[in-house]
Amino acid sequence: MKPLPRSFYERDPSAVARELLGKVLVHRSGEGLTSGRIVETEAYYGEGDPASRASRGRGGLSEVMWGPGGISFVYMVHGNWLFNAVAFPEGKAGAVLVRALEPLQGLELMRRRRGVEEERELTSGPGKLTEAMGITGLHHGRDLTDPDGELLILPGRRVRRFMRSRRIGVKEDLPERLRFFLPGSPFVSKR
DNA sequence: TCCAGGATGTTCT
DNA sequence: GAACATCCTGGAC
Repeated sequence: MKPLPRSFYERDPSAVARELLGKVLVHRSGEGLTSGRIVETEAYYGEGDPASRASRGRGGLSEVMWGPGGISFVYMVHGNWLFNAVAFPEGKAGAVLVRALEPLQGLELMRRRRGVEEERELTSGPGKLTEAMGITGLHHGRDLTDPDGELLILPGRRVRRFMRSRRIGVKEDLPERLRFFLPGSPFVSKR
């Protein structure tokens, strides 16, 4: 299977966030392979989005938000790594935060990394899924469209129905509903 | 089951 | 030294 092409990512973050639902995030490491189906995402924009790291200007880790689409953007919040895929073409800032997965492969490795047994607790949150998948700051700036890469996103099943809401944990949000999730999934982080 | 509060580690000022 | 797109625990119901 081939990873999603760069053209998939180089569009409006809201469209990318919606269409990432159902896609499969894969991490190959020395410890083994883990993968999961994306069931919850959030779109982030550039300078005009108060919740976006890009709103504080260019430079530092968030510089990749202005680069080409399909690149990983990984940063730390409250002791948790958060995984994003860069959206929009080069020159325009945008990204999609992956907030929850349905575990598919490597469940035992995920349990070991997370230190919990219950399946629902493995990847039902943005900080949980990075720990389960073994994603850290080392994986910042990777090309998610590289078929030989360590970290990539594959086309999954087609998603028929999805829901949207305001973003979670955001102090100053935009009026648009920029969170997307699969209503039937027990793995979404919040109702 | 829900909610409030404290712990958490990296980045940027 | 503050900010923070979160997680976990314990106590109330």
